[in-house]
Amino acid sequence: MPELPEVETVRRGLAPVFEGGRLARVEARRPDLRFPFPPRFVERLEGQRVDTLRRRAKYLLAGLNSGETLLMHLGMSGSFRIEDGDVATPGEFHHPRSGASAHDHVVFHFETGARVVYNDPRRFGSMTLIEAGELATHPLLRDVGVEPLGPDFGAERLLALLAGARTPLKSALLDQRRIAGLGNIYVCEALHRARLSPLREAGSLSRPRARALAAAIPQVLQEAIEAGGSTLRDHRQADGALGYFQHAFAVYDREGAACRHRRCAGTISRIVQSGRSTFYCPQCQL
DNA sequence: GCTGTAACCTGTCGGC
DNA sequence: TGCCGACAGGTTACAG
Repeated sequence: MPELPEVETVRRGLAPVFEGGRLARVEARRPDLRFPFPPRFVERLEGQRVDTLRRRAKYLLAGLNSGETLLMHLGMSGSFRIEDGDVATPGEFHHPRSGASAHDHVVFHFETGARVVYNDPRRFGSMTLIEAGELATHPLLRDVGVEPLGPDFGAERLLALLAGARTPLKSALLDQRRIAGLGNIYVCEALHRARLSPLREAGSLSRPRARALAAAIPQVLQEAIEAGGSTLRDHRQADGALGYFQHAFAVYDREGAACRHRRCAGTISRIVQSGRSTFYCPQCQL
């Protein structure tokens, strides 16, 4: 499911429950997700207070008062929902396509009575604990690239990140070691907005084209966050609400439809790059 | 090194 | 209606 806007939307929804909340009990209903849970996973969480809930790339990081950090990734189909005590909040939803609770793998019970349930049918998500002081060097985080919504991102940084890369621009932008948080949808959307072909060699960008792309990426992400992310199949906000950015897609999943750029008579095409669908307008994305 | 592919797992959808 | 293959928002191990 989730790219940066969806993860950020989830973070904002969970923060009021997590931040300042104390974990009274944690249920891990299976031994693993994508990876096995770390040793004594539940015991290390129970009794802890969550001080902060942050996002880095597509990861959620819950800072615990023990100094450890709970690292969570939603994979392709992961989602959280908040339940309030014995009575579901109005926003609670039964996942429409996940087969009810069969895929509720982790449940966080807070002292307030609130519960946060992690559901993940495909189990590509992951959770682990990182010890104090090891965040920067942890294998899952140490190679993660620049935050596209952060102050360090811009045209010059983008040019440096892509310099010499022979791979297609689409593939380079999906590489989390370069830019952190972009996924298939928002790479397609940002390339269309910047009028750049996904097939173009990544290292071939001129400075003006890099400026256009460096502007388009945060624009698209910010607009998606404001829309609550994109709901295709799985993504819900933590309160159960849908995201709405899918209605604003210019290219993603619009094969055969008319290009939305002014004065472009092109038709959106779908091709496959690195085994994944790319949507673009061959007429105006050069 | 860099790059592309296959694999992980489950559910959905379209075609026959 | 039922079966089968293709496909899905991500990441990583591996081969070339």
